[in-house]
Amino acid sequence: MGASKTEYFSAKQNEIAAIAKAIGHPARVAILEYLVKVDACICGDIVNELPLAQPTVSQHLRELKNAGLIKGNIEGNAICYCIDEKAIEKLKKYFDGISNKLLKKNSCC
Amino acid sequence: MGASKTEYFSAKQNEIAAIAKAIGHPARVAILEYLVKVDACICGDIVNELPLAQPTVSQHLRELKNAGLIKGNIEGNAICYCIDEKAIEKLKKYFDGISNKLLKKNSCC
DNA sequence: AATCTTTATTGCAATATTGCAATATTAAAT
DNA sequence: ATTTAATATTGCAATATTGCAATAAAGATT
Repeated sequence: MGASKTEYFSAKQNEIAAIAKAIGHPARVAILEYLVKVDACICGDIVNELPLAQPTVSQHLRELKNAGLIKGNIEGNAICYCIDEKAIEKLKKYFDGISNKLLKKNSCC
Repeated sequence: MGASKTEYFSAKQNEIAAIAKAIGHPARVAILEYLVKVDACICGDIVNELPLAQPTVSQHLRELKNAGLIKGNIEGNAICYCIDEKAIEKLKKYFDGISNKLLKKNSCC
């Protein structure tokens, strides 16, 4: 025991959880913010931006990619990563939905 | 080593990461959705809604509470949990901000 | 071809998370 | 005061995550 019982929950619940989980680490938040900040999506220097070793950054990038938050293009021997807006839109819509539903209620706590 | 190097990142980055992390488990997504669904924020029956044991649900509730996503009132011997809209608003604003910044750029990947 | 640059992978240690049975706590009901 | 009901805490096992050194892979440069 001890593993997440993901199979007991809906696909949508698991999808939102997976995206949120990927954002749930400050290094990955920092990576996303860096990708938003730079105009071009030149990427190798993410390592220089962060106080983490290259393999660690590479792993965080993989997790963001698995969650659909970023996408990458191979350009020569470098890789150009950038944010995949679709995942951001999914989250936006999800929280907008929650927010709208909450407005229709009288908060009781 | 292996612990998160949270001290290397900004307070805001850590805050967003902490909220996202709390949402990053399907059981906690399911709890949030249940709290949105029920009109009143009667809470004991969250345990009946989920395929998890009572201590497990209690722990998930504590994590949601620590992240500021829910708040709870003691009502007799029961506890009334409900969503804290402030945390939802924070996330909404954060992703709106990212989304707006992305619109001003030509996506290159 | 040999080297450099960039990124990914592997293997490992440290730590964190998940889930639950057992137990504790707290307040209501009898 | 005892019992019941609701929730929290503790302690533990199973699993996952985090971070990095070492190494690999793959294209560019010389």
